[in-house]
Amino acid sequence: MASKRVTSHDVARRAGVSRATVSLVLNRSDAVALSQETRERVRRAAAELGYRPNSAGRMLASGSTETIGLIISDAAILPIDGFIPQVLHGIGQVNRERGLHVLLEGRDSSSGPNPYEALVDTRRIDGLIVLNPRSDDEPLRALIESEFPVVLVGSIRHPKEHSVNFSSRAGISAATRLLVDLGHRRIGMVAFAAPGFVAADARVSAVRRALQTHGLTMPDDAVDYADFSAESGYHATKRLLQRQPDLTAIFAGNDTIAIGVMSAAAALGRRVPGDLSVIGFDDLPFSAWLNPALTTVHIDAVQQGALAAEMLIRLLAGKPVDARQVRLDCELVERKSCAGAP
Amino acid sequence: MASKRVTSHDVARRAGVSRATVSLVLNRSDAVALSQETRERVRRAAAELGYRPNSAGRMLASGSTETIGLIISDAAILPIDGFIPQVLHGIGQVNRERGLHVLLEGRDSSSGPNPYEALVDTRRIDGLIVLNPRSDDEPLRALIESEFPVVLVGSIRHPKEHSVNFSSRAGISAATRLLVDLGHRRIGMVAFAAPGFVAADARVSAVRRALQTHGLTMPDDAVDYADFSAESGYHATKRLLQRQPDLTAIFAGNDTIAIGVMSAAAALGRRVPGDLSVIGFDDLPFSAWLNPALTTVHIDAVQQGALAAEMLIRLLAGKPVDARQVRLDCELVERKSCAGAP
DNA sequence: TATGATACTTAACACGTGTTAGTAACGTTA
DNA sequence: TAACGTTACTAACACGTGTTAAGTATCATA
Repeated sequence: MASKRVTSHDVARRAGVSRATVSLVLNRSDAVALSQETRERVRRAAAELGYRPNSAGRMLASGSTETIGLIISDAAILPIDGFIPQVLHGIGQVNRERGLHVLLEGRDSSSGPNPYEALVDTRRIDGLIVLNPRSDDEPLRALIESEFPVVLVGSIRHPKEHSVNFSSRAGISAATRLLVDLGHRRIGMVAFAAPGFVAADARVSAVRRALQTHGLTMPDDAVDYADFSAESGYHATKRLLQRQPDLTAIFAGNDTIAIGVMSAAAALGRRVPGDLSVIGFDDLPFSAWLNPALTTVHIDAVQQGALAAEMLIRLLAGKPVDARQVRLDCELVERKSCAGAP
Repeated sequence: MASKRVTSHDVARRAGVSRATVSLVLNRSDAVALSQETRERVRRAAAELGYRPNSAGRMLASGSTETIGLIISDAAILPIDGFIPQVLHGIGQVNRERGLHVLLEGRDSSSGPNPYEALVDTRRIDGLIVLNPRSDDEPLRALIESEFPVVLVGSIRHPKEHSVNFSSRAGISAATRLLVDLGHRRIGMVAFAAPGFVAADARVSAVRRALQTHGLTMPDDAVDYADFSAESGYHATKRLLQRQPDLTAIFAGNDTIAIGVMSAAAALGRRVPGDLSVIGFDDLPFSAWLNPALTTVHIDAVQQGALAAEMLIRLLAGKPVDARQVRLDCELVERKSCAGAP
């Protein structure tokens, strides 16, 4: 029974109508030119046979795949950082509601220079979401300019891009004020990725600007660079604290990095928050349960994913979007990893 | 230029051959009945036009989608636990090498009872990987019995299932010996999921058996159940320690739960590892950098995903697999969260 | 009864590919 | 020369669907 696939032809024969009628009944509920009785007969036949339209046939005929692509610009981050899985969850939720499918494509050194071709040019997908895009990604720029529906989670600062991003200002200025109020003056930072990675750079310069508001500076020597993992955060922090031993507070590029920062502090005999205050970024689900509970800037990554998916769906439907670039707010969540400067 | 799609017909015309020849040149390098010169001409024409075969057309004609499905049995876990992203990474790596695509499908309360239909019956995928399958999943059993290529990451104890799983015995018995050697006699556990969840149950009974080897028991009262998140681990641990205040060591169902366990210990004024020893499970990338560094049973989740993907690919190719059920070993990683019993 | 108008249904085409049976040209052998 | 294999290619079909122009009853109206 599973061996013989059921086609619309079988349904048509069983219901005593033509194949066209079957297609009309099943897809176009608005076509009035069909009697209720025929409708019912076709529906019953389809149900009895367990008919499921072949998707390849549909794609070919209709031109729509009912599938969106999802490209993770650096696949290696996926297992290391807690952020992407949340975005992914948000995207998945929306697509499930809408009955869309998600084609997941990771990208790494083994991928060619243009991972979009394989999805777009072969018409496997109707639209695309790109996570953590890099601004030097030329094929991506070309894709955006070609008007193919693309939504970025992140940004490459292209005027025509559609994107969902965070304006970190509110959260970071609140975090900075907290530290200043607690008496901190020498504040450092461990970025979550190397210079050139837009999102990471943006956080560093946002912190710089916020500090300037209070008449403070963060010299280049007070910044070190990690590489997504807690381990890299650990090593970066050790370097940083050796170079700048009198720092009393550290911004971690994100919560995963913050784990490494706190670990390095412990290894160097500094207590958090007594000797060193630490502020994270992201507010991952477990961050409230770390030791000490992490003070961090909360980002609703699930919502970010959901909004990106909804924006893409609007694009696919040809509906206008309110704004090409959406920016979400974030806010400080005070917990236990910050205290008065020593 | 992007508006007019290039078909094999265009390539054929440009190369001065028939469409069939184009298809033969591009897909069947073994077909000797083609002159080198024609081959070259077709290839050049295809390159010049930027020809990419339409995937729907290929699927329909060839019956192969070059896509595998990936079902996450409980989508809500994705953003919470660090395990699935790792498996996902392993699967992605293998598929990227092989040029296969991955269709990601989350499952939650809004999904119907049979999420497989939408992928399998519509022929969207050639094979399927199911993460964290539940043994009461009847449609899944039916799918396995239908001989459709399915590989489980986990197990539902079906004799015909193909699966990649862990034999936790080695790691857990080593962990148990460690605790016993340290003088612990009253040992509890916080499972990572409610009873009925196979993988979680398996770990509980594995720990029970290991303890029995040493003449120890773990009564039902010494086990509590969390629900994947660190937060749930925190609450479960509080319940557990209130019920059994004289426990000196706790097995956490996984590392995420361990974060909650340690947090609850701190909240109850117990120091880890001084007053309470904690052992995790998974060895997530950040676990070595927690405070204290987590002693845990290491599982290579990336490899698990990669093996599952490779097994599925063998099934798709019709090649025999060495064993329907593969079991990977795991080993204890000693760090700082265990110490002598108080 | 002829004439439209209406309600319903279908034949026929389109989507773009992979594959098989078959043809034409060409040389080779009996 | 006729029979025969070999090489290089192609016509024609198959895959399963969505859609539109055209078709056939049915029925009311003049």
